[in-house]
Amino acid sequence: MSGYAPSEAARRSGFSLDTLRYYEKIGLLADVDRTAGGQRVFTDDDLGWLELFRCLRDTGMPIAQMRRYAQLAREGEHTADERCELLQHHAVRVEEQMDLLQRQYEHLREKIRYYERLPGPSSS
Amino acid sequence: MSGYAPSEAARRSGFSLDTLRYYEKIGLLADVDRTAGGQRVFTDDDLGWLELFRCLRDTGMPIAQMRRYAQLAREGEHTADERCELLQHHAVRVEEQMDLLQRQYEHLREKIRYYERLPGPSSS
DNA sequence: CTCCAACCTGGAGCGCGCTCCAGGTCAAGC
DNA sequence: GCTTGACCTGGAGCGCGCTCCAGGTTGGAG
Repeated sequence: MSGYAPSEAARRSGFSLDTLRYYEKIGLLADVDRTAGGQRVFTDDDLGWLELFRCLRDTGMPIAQMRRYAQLAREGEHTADERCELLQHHAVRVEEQMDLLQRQYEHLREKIRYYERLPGPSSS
Repeated sequence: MSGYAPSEAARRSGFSLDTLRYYEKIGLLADVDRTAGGQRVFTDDDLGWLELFRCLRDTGMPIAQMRRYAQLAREGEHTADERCELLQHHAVRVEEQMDLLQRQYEHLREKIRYYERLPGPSSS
């Protein structure tokens, strides 16, 4: 109970098969287990990583940085500090991103209000 | 007073010269005024458009959709409804985007808290 | 009048993050 | 044992939004 076929891993993670293979190829996902015949078998641990990658990706972290994080994690406990700093640094970027998005969203709403104040074509 | 050289327009809008030319080339920015010699002269109106484009771009609207909006605006008042719908539709996307960003930001913070609870290397 | 920085054009190139493809292999069900 | 659908590989291709380039023109300062 913790061995998933590629299609199942794709379903659970929300990434496409191609993306899963791509992530392994570029060294984001460390060597995934294989059957005797060479087909991938994803573990719960792999799925955990994928969940993290989704979080980081959705918040705009570049792949190169995710890879750095993953490599540090593989190097062991002594990189915990650096990993933490990396995430903290990223969190600041995300905050800036949220601020900007919020501000521009308000501009957008203002623009929409302008249109909504115009008399509509079907106003009697 | 309301005629800006390309470099000045770039400075004011925050877009690069190349991007301004690109936006005109693809029909986002409608034909910009020129001097007798062919050099661009941006108006306050152009700068207004650029401000809108920045808002839409920062909120993730694809260029194709911005171009559609700009073209509708050029077609006249009778497209106001469609333009408004386009912006409203976009606003919904932006709200979704903000929700997702917020959720993932919280995951990120949680992850960071995990690291911060670890004993640091210099803890006495 | 001369100079030179700013500008022009068309078109090629790039960085990112996948996505698709051909040609072959694996393995579960009948 | 055979079939068939899921899987494998390396590598090419794509869509987006710029960005850069070569080679030439413009136009304000001195």
